[in-house]
Amino acid sequence: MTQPATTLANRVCEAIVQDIVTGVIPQGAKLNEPELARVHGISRGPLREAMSRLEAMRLIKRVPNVGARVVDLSYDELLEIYQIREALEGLAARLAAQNMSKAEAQDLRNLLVDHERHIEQTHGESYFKQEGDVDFHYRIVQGSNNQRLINILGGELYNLVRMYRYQFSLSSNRPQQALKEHDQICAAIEEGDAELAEWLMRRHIGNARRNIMQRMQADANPAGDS
Amino acid sequence: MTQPATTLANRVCEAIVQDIVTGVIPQGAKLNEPELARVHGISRGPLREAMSRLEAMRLIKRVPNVGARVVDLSYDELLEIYQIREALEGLAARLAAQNMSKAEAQDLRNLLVDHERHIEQTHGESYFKQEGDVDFHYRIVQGSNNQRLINILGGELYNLVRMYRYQFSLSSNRPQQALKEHDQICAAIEEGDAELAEWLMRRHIGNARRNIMQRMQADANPAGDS
DNA sequence: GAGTCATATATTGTCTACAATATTTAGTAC
DNA sequence: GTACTAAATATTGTAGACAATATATGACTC
Repeated sequence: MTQPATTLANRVCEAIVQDIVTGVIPQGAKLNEPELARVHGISRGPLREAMSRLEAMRLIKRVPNVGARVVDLSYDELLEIYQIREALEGLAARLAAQNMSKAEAQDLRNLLVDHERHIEQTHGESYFKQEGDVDFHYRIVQGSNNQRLINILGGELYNLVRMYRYQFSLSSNRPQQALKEHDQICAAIEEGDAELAEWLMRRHIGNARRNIMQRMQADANPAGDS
Repeated sequence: MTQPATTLANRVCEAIVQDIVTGVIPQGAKLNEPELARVHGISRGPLREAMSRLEAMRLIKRVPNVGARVVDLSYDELLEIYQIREALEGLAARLAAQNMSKAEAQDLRNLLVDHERHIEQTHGESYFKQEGDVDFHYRIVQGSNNQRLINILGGELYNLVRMYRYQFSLSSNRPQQALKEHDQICAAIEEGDAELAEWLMRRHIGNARRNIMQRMQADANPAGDS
């Protein structure tokens, strides 16, 4: 139980990340330094350092002498994120197919079996609403063995994806289809077919992107029955 | 001449970035906070904030309660960077082909004409040793119109690429070939052929990667004439 | 002489106070 | 009543001092 082993800035940073992702601090909200510091029981120094990290994660935007605001999630930004995910996770899948150990591949497979069971039990309601999907993608990224790739995807993009999911209820409405695509990707990795893994992953994220974009546009223009 | 409009941390951050990239502060060097602050004539507060940004750019690594060191450039890390560049700049080229205005495309073409002239005049010695190559790639990234992509590539990856070039003298040894590839990419963008632009860019960076890796391995194992 | 422990030093982490800038509010002119 | 100006307020940026941790030094044991 050597709990600290870290710095105040670190701890508070994680706490604020969670608050932003889950919407406790809403989009566009201004971050007041003295107040935030008081809430978390620290001084402004470490708090500002935590905010620097939030800025690096692109969860807040800072303007000199004016202050910091939580980013506004928009249709365009989500599109940007998915474009990047398509490219980077395609790479991750390729590298994972080349580099993953037998044990890691087996873990990935086990995860999918769990997913399947959950989807059956809950009729597709549960897992993809939560973190199951992110888990699958995160493991592949880990398996890429490319530390910089891991940092980019894990450090900033996935937090934003989680944020969209929480706040826009963007869970998958096609869990069976997504699971099937996951299964294909996993198979390609198991066989060490790097090119196929990349291609499947790109298509998978492309599908998710199109699906989400379609739903967001539908939300923006509520079904007219003209 | 309203020069400030920014913060001390910003300015000092840029200065330190330059020092790290150009090797004034060498790889693996420890960054002593009081000393650095004194050198730049600021206090430790803003300095630490600048260091947070350096950390976000992955130019330094921090360990709590121990300190910060400049990253060590390695063969493996360079490979990681080029893998990511291949994926992301492929995306950038695709988007640029879709989004670049006529004027932007013309600017890109002019840049290439300049490059060509420089290569002819200097017999391929000059431009690629400096920033000409980065310029070309940077403009395409800008033309992608994807702000997050611009941030990732411009904010951290390009600084590291510059750092490798400065410190490992990794200028291109195939300027004519590289220029030809640039020309092809530019043509694809001009014609709005997104798929081709992506494919060409990926091949271009893949070529550069293989070329550089080969030379680095040759350096590591100096030509044996067994 | 090598290794280990304790002390001393240096460095990072944190807090409080102050200065500079931006925002808000009140007042005045039209 | 609206638009502009100026004071008042609040917030961010910066500096310096203190606390906690890690590193270096030196004495002591085996």
